[in-house]
Amino acid sequence: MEQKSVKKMFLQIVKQLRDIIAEENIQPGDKIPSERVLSEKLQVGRSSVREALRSLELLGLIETKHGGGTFLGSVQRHQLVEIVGSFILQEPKSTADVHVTREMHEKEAIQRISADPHLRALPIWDSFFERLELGEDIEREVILQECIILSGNRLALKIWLQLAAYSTVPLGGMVAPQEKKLLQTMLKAIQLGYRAEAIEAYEKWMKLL
Amino acid sequence: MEQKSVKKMFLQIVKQLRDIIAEENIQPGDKIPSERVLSEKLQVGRSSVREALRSLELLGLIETKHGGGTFLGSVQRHQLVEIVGSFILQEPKSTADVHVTREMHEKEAIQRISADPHLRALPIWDSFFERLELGEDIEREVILQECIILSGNRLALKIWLQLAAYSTVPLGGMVAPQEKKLLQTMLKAIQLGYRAEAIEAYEKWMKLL
DNA sequence: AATCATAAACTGGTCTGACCACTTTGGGAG
DNA sequence: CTCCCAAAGTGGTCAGACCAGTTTATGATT
Repeated sequence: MEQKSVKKMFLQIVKQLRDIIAEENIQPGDKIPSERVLSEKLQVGRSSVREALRSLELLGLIETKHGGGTFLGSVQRHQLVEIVGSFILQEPKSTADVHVTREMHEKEAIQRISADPHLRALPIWDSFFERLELGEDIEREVILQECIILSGNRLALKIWLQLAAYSTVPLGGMVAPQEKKLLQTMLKAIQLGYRAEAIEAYEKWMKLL
Repeated sequence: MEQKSVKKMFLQIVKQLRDIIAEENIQPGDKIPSERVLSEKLQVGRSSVREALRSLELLGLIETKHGGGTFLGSVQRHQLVEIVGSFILQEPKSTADVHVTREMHEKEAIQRISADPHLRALPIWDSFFERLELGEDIEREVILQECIILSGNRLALKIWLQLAAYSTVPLGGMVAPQEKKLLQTMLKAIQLGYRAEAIEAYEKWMKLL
């Protein structure tokens, strides 16, 4: 093995794997080469490949199906992060940081949307509004995620997804009746471009959780 | 092996490892049982133990020293952001996103500092002000980083450091003469707690870069 | 020809045993 | 008591072997 000298083999593999994904234009959800193929291609033992893959799996960057193959993770929920969280979030301070940082992203997104005539006019806001009116179940996370997505910053989306996964706030839960009014206020404010009002409603909403 | 295929073995090991750490009261920096010992104690193969350990290492939750042992990492410096970042930031298109997201963190920090009487009153602001007055060289990055640090969000700091590293804006450069006035305005506004004014000056400053 | 059941091939999951390289430790020489 | 070195301990990597699922190819039946 000539990978020896410098540093951590499995990190090298992670890096090379990233290159392969780029070269072969593998999209989220697609199958990536099998462990044995990777082992052959990268000229390392299969166990080393597996160590790298397991790391990525813990991060939710890939998914494995026994007997089926390994797939590039679709950018969606990884409950595995909870494990990590239980390690990291020992200190209450970290929890607070996650919380604050997540809200920062959300506020920024709301402001951006409110300031953009095109985004404000999207039918999705009416859709949310009506579904709340009808008493339909809506996950908090869905609304917030939509805001982040529409704000158009893909990097922020990725970061936010991570933060949301770590969040102790019940983002995954359904919108409760007492939140409805605030949320509707927020949605209307967004539609009308009232930035300050939208943020105010958002902040009140978050206080409820 | 009685570890059913119900759930990922390596996750079970991560969990059990956490228990061991708790039971034996292993503190950050302490050595954890060797791979062979864990393999024996948990009744699983050494390779499985390694897969679990590598996952935790990628996250920076543990550190390994070849020939020396494996140690519980200090809880604050997990690398989640870095790793995810390295996967995300390979797309060149996202440079604009990096820019926007970085500025979001900076604005948030400035607002927080301006709103906090203790932070506002810190002598560092006067120090920066005077050094500008005297025409001393100051790196833009130093000032911004100080803001992020003082805002007290360690997670945000981790994220920001990554963003700054990937930023195309010449953050590493020295403050130019024409930036001086704006920066001084910003510093004064921070000291006086004029949030809006501080942000305004910041935004004008960024436009220059 | 189309359908479906079955076998073969493939893929991930795990264990064992073997080396290597490096670090720590313990004991003996001085 | 100190210093040095061999032995033990530990992580790093690999090869091979099975097992357990999934997918694909095959071939017989209808």
